Amino acid sequence: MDNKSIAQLLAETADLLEIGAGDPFRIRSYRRAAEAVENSTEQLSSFVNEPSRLLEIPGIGKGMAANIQEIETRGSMKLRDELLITYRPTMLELLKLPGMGPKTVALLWEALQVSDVEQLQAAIDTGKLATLPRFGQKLIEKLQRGIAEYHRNSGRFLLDDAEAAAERVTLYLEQFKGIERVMPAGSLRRGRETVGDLDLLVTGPACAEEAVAAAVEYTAAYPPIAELLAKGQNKVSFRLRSGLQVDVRLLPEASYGAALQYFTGSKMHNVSLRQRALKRGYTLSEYSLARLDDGTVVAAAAEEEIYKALGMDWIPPEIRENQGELEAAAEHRLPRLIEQIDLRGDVHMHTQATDGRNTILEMAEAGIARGYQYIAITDHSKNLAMTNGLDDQRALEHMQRIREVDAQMDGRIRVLTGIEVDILGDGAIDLSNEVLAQMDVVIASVHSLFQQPKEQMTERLLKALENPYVRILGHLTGRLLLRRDAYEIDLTAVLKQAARLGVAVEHNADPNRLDLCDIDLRRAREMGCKIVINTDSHHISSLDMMRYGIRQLRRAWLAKEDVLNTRPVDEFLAGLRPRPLA
DNA sequence: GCCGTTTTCGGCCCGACTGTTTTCAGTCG
Repeated sequence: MDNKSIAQLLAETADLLEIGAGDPFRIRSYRRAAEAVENSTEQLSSFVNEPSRLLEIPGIGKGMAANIQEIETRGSMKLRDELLITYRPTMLELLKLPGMGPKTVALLWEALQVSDVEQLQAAIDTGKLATLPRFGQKLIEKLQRGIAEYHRNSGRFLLDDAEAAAERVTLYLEQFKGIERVMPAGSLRRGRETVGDLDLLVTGPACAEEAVAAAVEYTAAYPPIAELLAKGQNKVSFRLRSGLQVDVRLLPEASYGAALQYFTGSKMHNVSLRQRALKRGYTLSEYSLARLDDGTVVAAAAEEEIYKALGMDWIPPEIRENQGELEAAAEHRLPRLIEQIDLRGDVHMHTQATDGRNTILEMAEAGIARGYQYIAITDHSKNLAMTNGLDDQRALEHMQRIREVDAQMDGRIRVLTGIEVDILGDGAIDLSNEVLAQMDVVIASVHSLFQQPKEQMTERLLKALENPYVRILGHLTGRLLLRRDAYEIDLTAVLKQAARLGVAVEHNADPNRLDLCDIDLRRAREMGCKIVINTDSHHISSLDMMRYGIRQLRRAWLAKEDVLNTRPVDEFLAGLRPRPLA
């Protein structure tokens, strides 16, 4: 079992213990262990029979090592099984609703025998929920919004999970002689944050018509298959244990490009493209681009040929959403989308001083390993007490240590000083201007803002941006955009203010964001906002999440020149909002 | 349940804020 699955089972156990009002410290141990497992760079399954190596991981003791071994051998553990007899697995889903914590889940179960989202909806509809203590109109409205959101997202899988699954299937398929290319199509290729099911297109000599039967049999024998859904002449559909459906299509090389184009979508992009083909006297299908009059195939083996035959440049999959890309491709004015290699720095990360796992030095070395010319250390400020956030005094001391590490680096990488400050209830920043004035990178974040009355969110954001030392509005595309409707944030006003004041807006590289923000990022650029992309890493391994973020920027049509941290360090700093003169 | 010792058990990130309150429980980060 992979680390992520093990971590998930441990985290679930923690959730169940919490619903059962278990020892809070024991619960925390399970959460810590889950985090440690997920952050581990090594596959635990490879040395699960060497308890001493498991024990080396901080947060894993004797008991947890035994739990992990049990999970590895039989897919679950005793405590979890026992808890699942007492509580329903669907309660874990209930926990995902905003405003819903373990205490409330327990109360719903005791008072109303409500254990899943549908029953909760029923309890709201019949008015039973309102009879419970603490359930006023506002809380119920909040839950109602959460349920709607839940239904929108259920059934889809996160990009990184889908990508990992695709990589494993690909490795398996490529072992078959005569399979030469395996390419994910569909929303995964387009880089969407969530993926409904996985389309894998396979080609090579083994996929030729006369040979394909053996390759189909091999595909259907993929060991992790939980349920074989269909096995046809050149298509195999199955479901993995996670519930993810995978469709594998084995195609002759001659029509591979047409199939790739067709199955990549999006639907609207394809509809428009086919209309365009018709106007020019062609017909486009999943097999080929052919002339309408005599059926002669014009292009089929490669995507590039198809677009070219229609008078267009090849269109990157991330922007195939029928939002102007066809016109731009026909007029040869598609932007050259940003690539990971364009990035020179990551300017939002945490260390052991607050809630990060690594030291300043380790983060710097990790930055060098990823080819960066600069990073910024931006630990939390005091308002985020649970992270051991820095107050003025500690922030200054930390800044001094960052400078020392920077000097130590001897020019191999620049380590910028920084801080991630919180926006308080009145729009003020929780550290003094004297301290902020000394930092290279000041990111204002919205962590606490969501706990405040939604009527004042916009106003408070605007006020926070007025602080002359705030240089980046943090988590714009993380928390802010995704929750803007529920909190009635006037995004246009916020972006306008950021553009006017020269505050850069931050995109967080994170595969675990449901829903899309590409349109809003495009708007941010069009409104003249400077854009930075960061990982907000708390561990060196999460620096690699950048690749997801890059794909999200590509979906927003962003080119290298649209993103501030593609520039050399001096230009980057000069591109940030200028500090007021002392 | 983990850890670090004061080697056998006590400590383990906590503060802001909401919605319901009439003094606070629960959630969030």
